[in-house]
Amino acid sequence: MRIGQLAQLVGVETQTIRFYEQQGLLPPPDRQDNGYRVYTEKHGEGLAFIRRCRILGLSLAEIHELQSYQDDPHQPCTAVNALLDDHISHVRSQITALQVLEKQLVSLRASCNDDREVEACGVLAGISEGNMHQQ
Amino acid sequence: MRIGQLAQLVGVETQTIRFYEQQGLLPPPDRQDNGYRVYTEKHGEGLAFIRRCRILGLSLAEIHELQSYQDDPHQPCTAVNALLDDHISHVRSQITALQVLEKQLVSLRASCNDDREVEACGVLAGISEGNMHQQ
DNA sequence: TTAAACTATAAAGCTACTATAAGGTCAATA
DNA sequence: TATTGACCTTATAGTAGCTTTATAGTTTAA
Ligand SMILES: [Zn+2]
Ligand SMILES: [Zn+2]
Ligand SMILES: [Zn+2]
Ligand SMILES: [Zn+2]
Repeated sequence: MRIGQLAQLVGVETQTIRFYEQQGLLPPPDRQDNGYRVYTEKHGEGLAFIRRCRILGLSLAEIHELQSYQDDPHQPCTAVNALLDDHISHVRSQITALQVLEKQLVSLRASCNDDREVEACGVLAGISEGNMHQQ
Repeated sequence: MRIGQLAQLVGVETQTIRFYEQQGLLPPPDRQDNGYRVYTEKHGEGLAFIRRCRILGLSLAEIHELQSYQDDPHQPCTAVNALLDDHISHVRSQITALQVLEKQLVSLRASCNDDREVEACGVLAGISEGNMHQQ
Protein backbone atom coordinates (compact mmCIF):
# COMPACT_ATOMS: atom_id res chain seq x y z
CA MET A 1 0.00 0.00 0.00
CA ARG A 2 1.41 3.37 -1.00
CA ILE A 3 1.16 6.61 0.89
CA GLY A 4 -1.80 7.96 -1.08
CA GLN A 5 -3.91 4.90 -0.43
CA LEU A 6 -3.07 4.93 3.26
CA ALA A 7 -3.95 8.59 3.42
CA GLN A 8 -7.32 8.02 1.80
CA LEU A 9 -8.00 4.99 3.98
CA VAL A 10 -7.46 6.85 7.23
CA GLY A 11 -8.60 10.24 6.03
CA VAL A 12 -5.46 12.33 6.39
CA GLU A 13 -3.17 14.08 3.93
CA THR A 14 -0.03 12.41 2.70
CA GLN A 15 2.10 15.18 4.17
CA THR A 16 0.62 14.46 7.57
CA ILE A 17 1.74 10.84 7.32
CA ARG A 18 5.29 11.91 6.44
CA PHE A 19 5.15 14.41 9.26
CA TYR A 20 4.21 11.73 11.79
CA GLU A 21 7.03 9.54 10.51
CA GLN A 22 9.45 12.42 10.90
CA GLN A 23 8.20 13.03 14.44
CA GLY A 24 8.75 9.41 15.34
CA LEU A 25 5.06 8.59 15.78
CA LEU A 26 4.84 6.28 12.80
CA PRO A 27 7.62 3.73 12.08
CA PRO A 28 9.49 4.35 8.80
CA PRO A 29 8.05 1.96 6.22
CA ASP A 30 10.00 -0.05 3.67
CA ARG A 31 10.74 1.60 0.35
CA GLN A 32 10.30 0.41 -3.20
CA ASP A 33 13.28 0.61 -5.57
CA ASN A 34 12.05 4.01 -6.70
CA GLY A 35 11.95 5.29 -3.13
CA TYR A 36 8.18 5.12 -2.69
CA ARG A 37 7.01 4.22 0.82
CA VAL A 38 5.23 0.88 1.21
CA TYR A 39 2.84 0.53 4.12
CA THR A 40 1.33 -2.49 5.84
CA GLU A 41 -1.91 -2.92 7.77
CA LYS A 42 0.03 -2.33 10.98
CA HIS A 43 0.86 1.13 9.77
CA GLY A 44 -2.80 1.72 9.08
CA GLU A 45 -3.69 0.74 12.63
CA GLY A 46 -0.93 2.90 14.02
CA LEU A 47 -2.05 5.89 12.02
CA ALA A 48 -5.69 5.41 12.97
CA PHE A 49 -4.64 5.25 16.62
CA ILE A 50 -2.80 8.54 16.28
CA ARG A 51 -5.78 10.19 14.61
CA ARG A 52 -8.21 9.02 17.29
CA CYS A 53 -5.87 10.34 19.94
CA ARG A 54 -5.71 13.68 18.13
CA ILE A 55 -9.50 13.81 17.95
CA LEU A 56 -9.47 13.33 21.71
CA GLY A 57 -7.23 16.36 21.95
CA LEU A 58 -4.08 14.51 22.98
CA SER A 59 -0.82 16.18 22.02
CA LEU A 60 1.77 14.40 19.93
CA ALA A 61 3.92 14.15 23.05
CA GLU A 62 1.10 12.45 24.92
CA ILE A 63 0.56 10.08 22.01
CA HIS A 64 4.24 9.27 22.00
CA GLU A 65 3.98 8.45 25.68
CA LEU A 66 1.01 6.16 25.09
CA GLN A 67 2.95 4.38 22.37
CA SER A 68 5.81 3.79 24.74
CA TYR A 69 3.38 2.06 27.11
CA GLN A 70 2.02 -0.05 24.29
CA ASP A 71 5.54 -1.21 23.59
CA ASP A 72 5.76 -2.63 27.10
CA PRO A 73 2.40 -4.36 27.48
CA HIS A 74 2.99 -6.20 30.75
CA GLN A 75 3.39 -3.17 32.94
CA PRO A 76 0.44 -2.00 35.00
CA CYS A 77 -1.68 0.53 33.13
CA THR A 78 -1.73 3.14 35.89
CA ALA A 79 0.41 5.49 33.81
CA VAL A 80 -2.02 5.30 30.91
CA ASN A 81 -4.94 6.06 33.16
CA ALA A 82 -3.03 8.87 34.81
CA LEU A 83 -2.22 10.41 31.45
CA LEU A 84 -5.89 10.42 30.61
CA ASP A 85 -6.80 11.88 33.97
CA ASP A 86 -4.32 14.68 33.43
CA HIS A 87 -5.71 15.33 30.01
CA ILE A 88 -9.26 15.42 31.33
CA SER A 89 -8.23 18.00 33.87
CA HIS A 90 -6.55 20.05 31.15
CA VAL A 91 -9.77 20.00 29.19
CA ARG A 92 -11.82 20.90 32.23
CA SER A 93 -9.67 23.86 33.10
CA GLN A 94 -9.90 25.07 29.53
CA ILE A 95 -13.67 24.83 29.73
CA THR A 96 -13.73 26.74 32.98
CA ALA A 97 -11.47 29.46 31.62
CA LEU A 98 -13.60 29.83 28.52
CA GLN A 99 -16.77 30.04 30.57
CA VAL A 100 -15.30 32.84 32.65
CA LEU A 101 -14.29 34.53 29.42
CA GLU A 102 -17.77 34.16 27.97
CA LYS A 103 -19.31 35.86 30.97
CA GLN A 104 -16.90 38.78 30.70
CA LEU A 105 -17.54 39.12 26.99
CA VAL A 106 -21.30 38.98 27.36
CA SER A 107 -21.27 41.59 30.09
CA LEU A 108 -18.98 43.76 28.01
CA ARG A 109 -21.28 43.40 25.04
CA ALA A 110 -24.28 44.35 27.17
CA SER A 111 -22.68 47.70 27.84
CA CYS A 112 -23.43 48.85 24.29
CA ASN A 113 -26.27 48.99 21.85
CA ASP A 114 -25.69 49.62 18.16
CA ASP A 115 -26.82 53.24 18.16
CA ARG A 116 -23.59 54.92 19.18
CA GLU A 117 -20.50 56.33 17.61
CA VAL A 118 -17.22 54.50 18.10
CA GLU A 119 -16.22 57.31 20.42
CA ALA A 120 -19.01 56.39 22.79
CA CYS A 121 -19.02 52.64 22.25
CA GLY A 122 -19.56 50.86 25.51
CA VAL A 123 -17.52 47.89 24.37
CA LEU A 124 -14.41 49.88 23.55
CA ALA A 125 -14.85 51.95 26.69
CA GLY A 126 -15.12 48.78 28.74
CA ILE A 127 -11.90 47.40 27.35
CA SER A 128 -10.04 50.69 27.58
CA GLU A 129 -10.96 51.31 31.18
CA GLY A 130 -10.11 47.81 32.18
CA ASN A 131 -13.52 46.94 33.59
CA MET A 132 -12.72 43.31 33.97
CA HIS A 133 -13.73 42.75 37.56
CA GLN A 134 -15.04 39.24 37.31
CA GLN A 135 -11.51 37.93 37.22
CA MET B 1 10.19 55.92 29.73
CA ARG B 2 12.31 53.10 28.38
CA ILE B 3 11.14 49.68 27.29
CA GLY B 4 11.95 47.91 30.52
CA GLN B 5 9.94 50.34 32.60
CA LEU B 6 6.98 50.10 30.24
CA ALA B 7 7.21 46.33 30.37
CA GLN B 8 7.16 46.30 34.14
CA LEU B 9 4.33 48.83 34.26
CA VAL B 10 2.03 46.78 32.07
CA GLY B 11 3.31 43.38 33.06
CA VAL B 12 4.70 42.04 29.80
CA GLU B 13 8.17 41.16 28.58
CA THR B 14 10.22 43.65 26.63
CA GLN B 15 10.34 41.30 23.65
CA THR B 16 6.57 41.25 23.58
CA ILE B 17 6.52 45.02 23.26
CA ARG B 18 8.95 44.91 20.36
CA PHE B 19 6.89 42.16 18.84
CA TYR B 20 3.71 44.24 18.98
CA GLU B 21 5.56 47.15 17.40
CA GLN B 22 6.76 44.89 14.64
CA GLN B 23 3.23 43.62 14.09
CA GLY B 24 1.92 47.16 13.78
CA LEU B 25 -0.14 47.05 16.98
CA LEU B 26 1.97 49.56 18.84
CA PRO B 27 3.23 52.73 17.12
CA PRO B 28 7.03 52.95 16.81
CA PRO B 29 8.28 55.21 19.58
CA ASP B 30 10.96 57.88 19.30
CA ARG B 31 14.52 56.80 19.83
CA GLN B 32 17.32 58.21 21.95
CA ASP B 33 20.66 58.89 20.33
CA ASN B 34 21.80 55.45 21.35
CA GLY B 35 18.82 53.82 19.67
CA TYR B 36 16.87 53.10 22.85
CA ARG B 37 13.10 53.37 22.50
CA VAL B 38 11.38 56.14 24.45
CA TYR B 39 7.75 55.62 25.35
CA THR B 40 5.00 58.00 26.40
CA GLU B 41 1.87 57.46 28.48
CA LYS B 42 -0.07 56.97 25.28
CA HIS B 43 2.04 53.95 24.52
CA GLY B 44 1.26 52.62 27.95
CA GLU B 45 -2.45 52.96 27.33
CA GLY B 46 -2.16 51.36 23.93
CA LEU B 47 -0.22 48.44 25.32
CA ALA B 48 -2.65 47.96 28.20
CA PHE B 49 -5.50 47.95 25.68
CA ILE B 50 -3.77 45.22 23.70
CA ARG B 51 -3.19 43.13 26.77
CA ARG B 52 -6.79 43.41 27.93
CA CYS B 53 -7.94 42.37 24.48
CA ARG B 54 -5.60 39.38 24.61
CA ILE B 55 -6.95 38.42 28.02
CA LEU B 56 -10.39 38.51 26.42
CA GLY B 57 -9.08 36.05 23.86
CA LEU B 58 -9.10 38.44 20.91
CA SER B 59 -6.58 37.67 18.18
CA LEU B 60 -4.00 40.20 17.09
CA ALA B 61 -5.98 40.62 13.87
CA GLU B 62 -9.14 41.41 15.82
CA ILE B 63 -7.22 43.88 17.96
CA HIS B 64 -5.88 45.52 14.85
CA GLU B 65 -9.43 45.84 13.57
CA LEU B 66 -10.58 47.44 16.83
CA GLN B 67 -7.70 49.91 16.59
CA SER B 68 -8.78 50.89 13.11
CA TYR B 69 -12.21 51.72 14.47
CA GLN B 70 -10.68 53.77 17.25
CA ASP B 71 -8.84 55.79 14.64
CA ASP B 72 -12.16 56.80 13.11
CA PRO B 73 -14.23 57.67 16.18
CA HIS B 74 -17.26 59.22 14.49
CA GLN B 75 -18.45 56.13 12.70
CA PRO B 76 -21.26 54.09 14.21
CA CYS B 77 -19.96 51.38 16.50
CA THR B 78 -21.90 48.54 14.92
CA ALA B 79 -18.71 46.96 13.59
CA VAL B 80 -17.17 46.93 17.06
CA ASN B 81 -20.20 45.27 18.52
CA ALA B 82 -20.33 42.78 15.65
CA LEU B 83 -16.69 41.86 16.19
CA LEU B 84 -17.45 41.12 19.80
CA ASP B 85 -20.54 39.12 18.90
CA ASP B 86 -18.47 37.03 16.52
CA HIS B 87 -15.85 36.48 19.13
CA ILE B 88 -18.46 35.43 21.68
CA SER B 89 -19.77 32.85 19.29
CA HIS B 90 -16.23 31.58 18.67
CA VAL B 91 -15.80 31.15 22.39
CA ARG B 92 -19.16 29.43 22.74
CA SER B 93 -18.41 26.92 20.03
CA GLN B 94 -15.06 26.18 21.64
CA ILE B 95 -16.83 25.53 24.93
CA THR B 96 -19.30 23.21 23.27
CA ALA B 97 -16.57 21.27 21.51
CA LEU B 98 -14.59 20.88 24.70
CA GLN B 99 -17.66 19.70 26.59
CA VAL B 100 -18.26 16.99 24.00
CA LEU B 101 -14.63 16.04 24.32
CA GLU B 102 -14.83 15.90 28.09
CA LYS B 103 -17.74 13.46 27.93
CA GLN B 104 -15.85 11.19 25.55
CA LEU B 105 -12.77 11.28 27.73
CA VAL B 106 -14.66 10.59 30.92
CA SER B 107 -16.48 7.65 29.40
CA LEU B 108 -13.19 6.33 28.04
CA ARG B 109 -11.61 6.66 31.45
CA ALA B 110 -14.50 4.82 33.05
CA SER B 111 -13.65 1.79 30.95
CA CYS B 112 -10.57 1.07 33.05
CA ASN B 113 -9.54 0.74 36.67
CA ASP B 114 -5.91 0.83 37.69
CA ASP B 115 -5.55 -2.89 38.29
CA ARG B 116 -4.73 -4.05 34.78
CA GLU B 117 -1.77 -4.54 32.57
CA VAL B 118 -1.26 -2.19 29.64
CA GLU B 119 -2.27 -5.07 27.40
CA ALA B 120 -5.72 -5.13 28.95
CA CYS B 121 -6.10 -1.41 29.62
CA GLY B 122 -9.62 -0.30 28.86
CA VAL B 123 -8.46 3.17 27.89
CA LEU B 124 -5.99 1.98 25.27
CA ALA B 125 -8.47 -0.60 24.03
CA GLY B 126 -11.11 2.08 23.74
CA ILE B 127 -8.89 4.28 21.62
CA SER B 128 -7.55 1.42 19.51
CA GLU B 129 -10.95 0.04 18.69
CA GLY B 130 -12.31 3.43 17.85
CA ASN B 131 -15.16 3.33 20.36
CA MET B 132 -15.99 6.97 19.93
CA HIS B 133 -19.70 6.76 19.27
CA GLN B 134 -20.86 9.82 21.09
CA GLN B 135 -19.33 11.96 18.43
C1' DT C 1 37.58 49.67 35.98
C1' DT C 2 34.86 46.27 35.75
C1' DA C 3 30.68 43.88 36.27
C1' DA C 4 25.71 43.97 36.36
C1' DA C 5 21.79 45.41 34.20
C1' DC C 6 19.85 47.25 30.35
C1' DT C 7 19.21 47.92 25.44
C1' DA C 8 19.50 46.58 20.32
C1' DT C 9 18.78 43.35 16.13
C1' DA C 10 18.20 39.01 13.98
C1' DA C 11 17.04 34.39 13.93
C1' DA C 12 15.30 30.12 15.71
C1' DG C 13 11.99 27.45 18.51
C1' DC C 14 7.35 26.21 20.03
C1' DT C 15 2.54 23.04 18.06
C1' DA C 16 0.53 20.40 14.51
C1' DC C 17 0.16 20.66 10.69
C1' DT C 18 -0.56 22.84 5.60
C1' DA C 19 1.25 24.63 1.46
C1' DT C 20 4.61 25.47 -1.97
C1' DA C 21 8.57 24.43 -4.95
C1' DA C 22 11.15 21.61 -7.82
C1' DG C 23 11.68 17.44 -9.38
C1' DG C 24 11.46 12.00 -10.24
C1' DT C 25 8.23 7.89 -11.61
C1' DC C 26 4.62 5.50 -13.80
C1' DA C 27 0.54 4.27 -16.70
C1' DA C 28 -2.31 5.49 -20.33
C1' DT C 29 -3.14 7.93 -24.39
C1' DA C 30 -2.59 10.44 -29.10
C1' DT D 1 7.03 8.19 -29.29
C1' DA D 2 5.82 11.99 -26.96
C1' DT D 3 3.14 13.71 -23.66
C1' DT D 4 -0.29 14.19 -20.31
C1' DG D 5 -1.81 13.33 -15.70
C1' DA D 6 -1.59 11.29 -11.35
C1' DC D 7 1.38 9.92 -8.16
C1' DC D 8 5.65 10.00 -5.46
C1' DT D 9 10.15 12.30 -3.45
C1' DT D 10 12.66 16.01 -0.50
C1' DA D 11 13.18 20.50 1.30
C1' DT D 12 11.48 24.76 2.80
C1' DA D 13 8.22 28.20 4.48
C1' DG D 14 3.99 29.67 6.53
C1' DT D 15 0.33 29.66 10.31
C1' DA D 16 -0.36 32.33 15.88
C1' DG D 17 1.65 34.58 19.47
C1' DC D 18 4.86 34.84 21.47
C1' DT D 19 9.58 32.96 23.90
C1' DT D 20 14.32 31.89 23.60
C1' DT D 21 18.84 32.34 22.01
C1' DA D 22 22.80 34.62 20.01
C1' DT D 23 25.50 38.47 19.53
C1' DA D 24 26.64 42.94 20.58
C1' DG D 25 26.45 47.80 22.16
C1' DT D 26 25.25 51.10 26.43
C1' DT D 27 24.50 52.68 30.90
C1' DT D 28 25.11 52.62 35.78
C1' DA D 29 26.76 51.38 40.20
C1' DA D 30 30.46 49.51 43.14
ZN1 LIG E 1 -3.39 16.77 27.38
ZN1 LIG F 1 -20.65 49.86 20.67
ZN1 LIG G 1 -12.27 35.93 18.00
ZN1 LIG H 1 -6.03 1.21 32.08
